[in-house]
Amino acid sequence: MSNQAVIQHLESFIPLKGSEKALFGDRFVTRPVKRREKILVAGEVCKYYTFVVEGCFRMFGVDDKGFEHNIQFAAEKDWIADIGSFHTQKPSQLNIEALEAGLVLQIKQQDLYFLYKNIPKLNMIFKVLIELKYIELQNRVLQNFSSTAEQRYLSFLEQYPHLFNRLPNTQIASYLGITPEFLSKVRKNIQSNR
Amino acid sequence: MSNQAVIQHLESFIPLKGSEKALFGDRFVTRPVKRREKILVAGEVCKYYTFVVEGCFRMFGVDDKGFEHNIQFAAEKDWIADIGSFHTQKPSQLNIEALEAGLVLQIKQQDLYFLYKNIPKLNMIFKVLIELKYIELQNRVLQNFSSTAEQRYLSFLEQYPHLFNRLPNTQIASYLGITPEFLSKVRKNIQSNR
DNA sequence: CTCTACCCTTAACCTAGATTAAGAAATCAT
DNA sequence: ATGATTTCTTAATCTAGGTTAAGGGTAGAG
Repeated sequence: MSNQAVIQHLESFIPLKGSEKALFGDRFVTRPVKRREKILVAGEVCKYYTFVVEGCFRMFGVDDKGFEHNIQFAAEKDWIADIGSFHTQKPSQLNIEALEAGLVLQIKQQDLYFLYKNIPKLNMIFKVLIELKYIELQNRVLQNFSSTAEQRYLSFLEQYPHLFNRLPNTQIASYLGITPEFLSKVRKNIQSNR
Repeated sequence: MSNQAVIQHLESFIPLKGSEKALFGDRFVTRPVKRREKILVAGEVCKYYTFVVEGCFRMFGVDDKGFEHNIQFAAEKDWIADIGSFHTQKPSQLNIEALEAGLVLQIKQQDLYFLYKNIPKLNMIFKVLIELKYIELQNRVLQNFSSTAEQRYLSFLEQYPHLFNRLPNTQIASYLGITPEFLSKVRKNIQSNR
């Protein structure tokens, strides 16, 4: 069944009883996505909490000059959503786009709340999941303040080895908060200093 | 009883039963703090999850050049901790310092886990609390990438009206990721353009 | 297979914000 | 109250990274 991948992932935190697994029913919906397809478009409500089974996604905002800024990537076994919009059901300012063709499992607010209510331990799992993301984000804020673009690029390579050879540099630049041109300069520099 | 302030705050999310409140016992410990006192020192484990009853705190990291970077403020009815260090019980790289004399309630990992276990809905409350902080942090990352220092300063004033007249500009500058000198320039500019 | 759209690089020039230094103003502890 | 410590401001100079422009490379849809 399509839920299998999510359940397996959740059970890597805490095992679930058979009766609990049964509650998932068809609340998670399988959705294949094409390359470049957007599963969230700015201006619309973020209707789904998305689990990535296969593929690679980016969440980004667009500034007043039309420049895009990546705030998160998500690949296999990762979750992605504009949490603010998802919970308030108000329009999102963000976009989520597939960088590759892939497959996701999606759940609506009502259905996720149903699961939270009937499987209390899910609250704990999702608390842990978001704590992990929070820590990541906090480190990123700190790093953006205290490191040069070169240092940030190098630690991106270290921290996300499964991502960097899968993403175009232009996407990495956007994540680091620099222009592709400057990233190119940085890369050249690193090259010549080794 | 000293827990009163925390319980009242938690009940603003979901009411607790009398038997649940009883479980809090003396697990939260009252601690008065002096101005400049650190309740977390980099290199040590973050032993407590802290609820601010009164006062104002900053959490900050120090870079290799010795510059401090504020990553979060917390005033009345807010929570503060290095979540990563608290959960792993590994040394923190961050500091938490009182900007004013105040009063906090603190709980240790073991005791918080006890409450999570025996009052399942606490997981949900703390999930919501951290989700709110996550959203805040995400907006900050996006803003740092897409706005000038002036725009960021102005939205800080809007977003934290209860904080800006309480904090020295030098602390705000550190939060915005700029030098106090440049903030001074920015403020002068705003002044003359109105 | 190929052509079109994207991606990467280089280089010249430009700007937001950093650095340094120094004086004035505000605040704190005693 | 008062000296000591912080905080704020100004101004000159400097630099990380942005902007613009242009050529060559690569990969994906048909």
